Amino acid sequence: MAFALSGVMRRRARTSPGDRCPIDRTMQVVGTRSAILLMREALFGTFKFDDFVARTGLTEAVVASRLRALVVADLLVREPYQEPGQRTRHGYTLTDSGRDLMPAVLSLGQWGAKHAPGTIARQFSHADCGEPVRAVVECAAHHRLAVEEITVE
Amino acid sequence: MAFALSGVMRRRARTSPGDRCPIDRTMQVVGTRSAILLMREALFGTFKFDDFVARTGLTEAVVASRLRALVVADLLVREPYQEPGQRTRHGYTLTDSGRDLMPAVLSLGQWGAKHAPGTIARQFSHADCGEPVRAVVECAAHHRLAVEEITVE
DNA sequence: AACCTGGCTTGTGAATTGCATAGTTAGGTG
DNA sequence: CACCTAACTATGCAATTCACAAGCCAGGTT
Repeated sequence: MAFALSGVMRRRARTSPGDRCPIDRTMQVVGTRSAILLMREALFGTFKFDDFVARTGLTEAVVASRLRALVVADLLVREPYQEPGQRTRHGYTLTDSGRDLMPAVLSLGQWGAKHAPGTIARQFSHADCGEPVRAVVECAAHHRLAVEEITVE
Repeated sequence: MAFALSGVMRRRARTSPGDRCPIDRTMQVVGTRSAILLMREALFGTFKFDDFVARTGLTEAVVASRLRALVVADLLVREPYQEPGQRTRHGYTLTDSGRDLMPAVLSLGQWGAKHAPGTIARQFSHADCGEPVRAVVECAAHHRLAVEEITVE
């Protein structure tokens, strides 16, 4: 059982290249509140440092530190920009790797919107056709699947 | 900007019913390593306490404590069972709420399998047609979408 | 009754996270 | 040059998580 390996690694060795479990590895990168909120914002189009701070409500210290970690983890890249009469500053944009987190961020949001009382969910739609967007589980033949219809090996 | 509210709540008040951000709320329930690993196992069919322990590699203390929290959070329920000649024991099964985490768990796993080196991904397939299963982002008209094709309000 | 043992409960310590706060740095302008 | 200030860096603190280990409890059997 390959997944048992993840437990053989103590928590302090979580960064070991020996971690085999994909979920465990994803959580190591975006499993903190600050990381997931920042990735949420990046996926929703936020670019500037002060917007990340304002929209997540995290402190500047945490935003700076975590954005740096997300850049190191290759989820974001810094891009210089300059507004007239101001210094050169840096914004943060997604890498391909960062973009690939969209299904996870969407589905985490969907779960909270459905099951956590008092949440205010954002609305997502397809720019071209206007239909609402969400994350779904399906097979390659486009069958929409419930948990019981899935086999795991 | 409704999402700024989540930051107004200090971290120590994260359990406040004032949290409005769906993702933040989901992470409060399953944002720990132990919770996500246990939910992974429950979604993949694990039922017995000692199997949760063996398959996650977490300690019994953590499994017991976290399973209890997941029951309180209405993601799992305890079910008594008894094998011949043994005591009554309890297994853990999914609630509807727990089942609804499947897209999130799948997509977190997909991301790790694709982007984290050295991971060993499980294979999921549709029991009926045998086609591989995954989490995707699409609109109600079944268009498969990239990040740039989604508008947020 | 005693015994066994699976599933906890409890306590300790290390690591991590994020808040609050003070301070620093560097890219501009005047 | 001085000044401004956005984006950090650094520090102290509290809370949380999880590993480790000891101990407890309760449902069975004998």
